[in-house]
Amino acid sequence: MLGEKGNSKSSEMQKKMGDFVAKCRQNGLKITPQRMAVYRALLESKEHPSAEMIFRTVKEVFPSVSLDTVNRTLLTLDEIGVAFIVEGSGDSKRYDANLGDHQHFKCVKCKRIVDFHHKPFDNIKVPKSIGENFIVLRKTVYIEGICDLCAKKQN
Amino acid sequence: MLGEKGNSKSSEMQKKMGDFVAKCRQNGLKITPQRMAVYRALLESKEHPSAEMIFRTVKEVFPSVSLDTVNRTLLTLDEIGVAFIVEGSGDSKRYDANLGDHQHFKCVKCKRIVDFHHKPFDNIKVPKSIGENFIVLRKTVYIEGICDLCAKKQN
DNA sequence: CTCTGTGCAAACACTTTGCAGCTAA
DNA sequence: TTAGCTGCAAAGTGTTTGCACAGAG
Repeated sequence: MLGEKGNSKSSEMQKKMGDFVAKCRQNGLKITPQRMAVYRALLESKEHPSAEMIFRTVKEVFPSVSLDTVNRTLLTLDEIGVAFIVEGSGDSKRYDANLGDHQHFKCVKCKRIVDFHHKPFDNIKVPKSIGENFIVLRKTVYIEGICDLCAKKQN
Repeated sequence: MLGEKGNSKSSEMQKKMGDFVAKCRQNGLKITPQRMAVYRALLESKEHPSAEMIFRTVKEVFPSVSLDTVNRTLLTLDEIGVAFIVEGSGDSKRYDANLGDHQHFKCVKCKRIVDFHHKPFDNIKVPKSIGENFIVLRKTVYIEGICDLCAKKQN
């Protein structure tokens, strides 16, 4: 762990941490050791960790850190744009009985999910790296943004 | 509502309900009015409803239905493959600090999320219908399936 | 008649919120 | 010094589970 400090990956890490500090300052956020540790843990993980996973990692360095802090910090990271939520919106499950080809647009404001069907998206080819090793059950193009209704309500 | 029974949409609905009954029989599931009502409500909704939304709809016809039944039924629909979950895996939030272009493969068994980067997916074009009306913040190709590790564990 | 499905209530998991003391700037 | 941050505990939200009765096959 400590031995990794000098390698090439580390300098990249240093840069990212530096950028993060700058981004925090830009947003009027204080540079706390917990914040740094959470961000570092997220950067170092290749597994798209949950708050719980980050919590466990950070705890090794900061035994006194609380899960709440990790949760709050992660939400903050999302807000200032240095990280984002890739799964588990936190909202309730949403179902679809339309088995035909179609894609989804989701409004990040009102959570509305709008179907659309763009033929070129129906047969996207799975790259070899995935197709050869994994069993593909479903593939789709997923678009996130702000819908017309929410955009109108100013903002 | 009742007036819609005779139109062209209705015959399509009839067919789908019939297919559903067949699918239930195939899977040894009983044909209960609640089950039918939940499936019908899901078919009729264009909004990718949550269990709560379906619950409210079904309640109009079946005031005595419980939310649990709706939840259980929806999970069953997913299992027998007549519907699926489009959002809100139910699992906890997952974060990503990698802002560069990349895509995700998610294993439906172990929930592992694997990154991959397939250049052609970096610049997928948003169809006009979406681009003209909505503000696009993020677009990605999302693949679901079973990962190598889970596939090995037989099944 | 039998066994699955339903409704109710309790249990859960994860997240969010309120507050007092702490700490970076 | 003083905002903002943290840790703790409590409250919320959505989902799952256990059980007895009801109803489909």
